[in-house]
Amino acid sequence: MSKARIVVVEDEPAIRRGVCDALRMTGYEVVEATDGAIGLQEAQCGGIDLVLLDLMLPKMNGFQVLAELRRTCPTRPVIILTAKTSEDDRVRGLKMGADDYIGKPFSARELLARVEAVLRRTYKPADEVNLVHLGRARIDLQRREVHWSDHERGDLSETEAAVLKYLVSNRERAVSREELLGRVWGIGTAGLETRAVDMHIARLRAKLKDPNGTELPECIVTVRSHGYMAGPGFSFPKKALV
Amino acid sequence: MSKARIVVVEDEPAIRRGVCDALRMTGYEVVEATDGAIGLQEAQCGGIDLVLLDLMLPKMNGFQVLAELRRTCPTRPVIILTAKTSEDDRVRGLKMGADDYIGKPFSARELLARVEAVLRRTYKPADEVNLVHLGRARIDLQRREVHWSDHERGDLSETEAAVLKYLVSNRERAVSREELLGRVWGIGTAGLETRAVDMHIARLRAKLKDPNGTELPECIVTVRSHGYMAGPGFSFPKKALV
DNA sequence: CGGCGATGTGACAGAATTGTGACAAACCCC
DNA sequence: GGGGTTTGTCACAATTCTGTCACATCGCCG
Repeated sequence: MSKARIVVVEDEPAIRRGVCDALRMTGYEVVEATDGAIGLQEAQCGGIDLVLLDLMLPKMNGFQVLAELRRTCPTRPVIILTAKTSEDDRVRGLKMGADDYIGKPFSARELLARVEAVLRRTYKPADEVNLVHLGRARIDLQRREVHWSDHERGDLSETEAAVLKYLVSNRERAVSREELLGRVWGIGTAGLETRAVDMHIARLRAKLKDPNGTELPECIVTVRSHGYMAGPGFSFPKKALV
Repeated sequence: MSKARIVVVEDEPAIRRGVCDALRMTGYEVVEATDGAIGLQEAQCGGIDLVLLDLMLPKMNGFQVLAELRRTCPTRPVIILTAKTSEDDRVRGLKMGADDYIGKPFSARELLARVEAVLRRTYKPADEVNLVHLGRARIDLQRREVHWSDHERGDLSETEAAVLKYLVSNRERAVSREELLGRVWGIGTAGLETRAVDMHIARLRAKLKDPNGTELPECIVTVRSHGYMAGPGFSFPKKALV
């Protein structure tokens, strides 16, 4: 869950393939987009950590994409990646809010180094949590088990555990449904309509209800018109060194 | 926290002069250093927001400076600025933790654009108006919560939070209803008549009233026949260390 | 094949949010 | 104080969002 998620917007198949392969081999999760309009949609999704943007694209050019992205996601990191190497273009891209500007041809090494440099500033991996307490419940997210006592225990499904883990790893921060869909389901979701997230939250809440009826501290809080948040009810046992 | 403070480490007088002048003219505060050892000292000082670093320097070369700086100030922003333009050097510099790498010769415009891009990420992030204090209230605009004490808390709706955020971001400046409608609602309003803004202000004022009855410092002031203004009652907490 | 658990969907009721019209209160300038 | 404006607030209706139910689907396993 600690891998950064990168959108690559590039219409030239050979280059896109090369860039994406290099990124994947390095351990990033990559989403590919082949024109400006799709690229913009993907780049706006929740849970995206970096956008690599070509300038000459079908449908919308890179500057248009960047402008629109800046309007909706003002701080999303962007690296422009292009054959347009005139100084005017470079300055224009940077002024519009790009974080770096790499001219083609570029080497994979330099690309990766620059990607890493930008992510170093902007990407904060949530520390991965595997054990959580909630009231008297002991939750093992690795084994997907909830222990209430020696006798009472329950199981979480794979997706339920993944959702809970993501929420808890980002505790005290409101997480949007889109971000969850991106990070847990692994799908870029531009305007997709689904109740899947709500459904899993409901199932989680049911499974996290104390079987002896005691009221629990608030656990999964709804943030209306946005998403959900792991509440302050969760606590963390001393973290074992891994 | 107004002007960013930049250290320029460069032994060649003509270039140093040019770079420093350009930066000063743009409004930055500049500290000049003529060799690696001095540069390192200056760069380690408190209150430095960015270091521009040449690689070929007397006393200590740029890589040595960078390595030592990373040891003592791991996150201080650095842009390498050099005639060594081999890819090996670029990758090496970036891997060592530089934020950007500009090869000579470079133009003042591009230099400034890149300086700005790096500072945008590292220097007083502009969108950090997410935590506000008002009397004993702690307002989290991202989570849309108002905390009065451990037990007393309230929620803000999406629009309420957006309105408050806009007002607070423009504290001490009167904001017209039209401006709010434009920025928060996203609608252009030629002579549109609506009480929506007033209504939300009223609801905000209600939610920002101390539950134990204490009078609060004035928070949202009415500016007659114009709009509203976030008063001096709001304050911004020290940003937590990351 | 048939059962089983997990998962996603459509539907719908209930809840929260939001904008409006109406009207009283406050304000401003003479 | 009076007349014209502007603002605060109430009740309510319209709209949007969430919680949840029943059900179809899918993969898995015997």
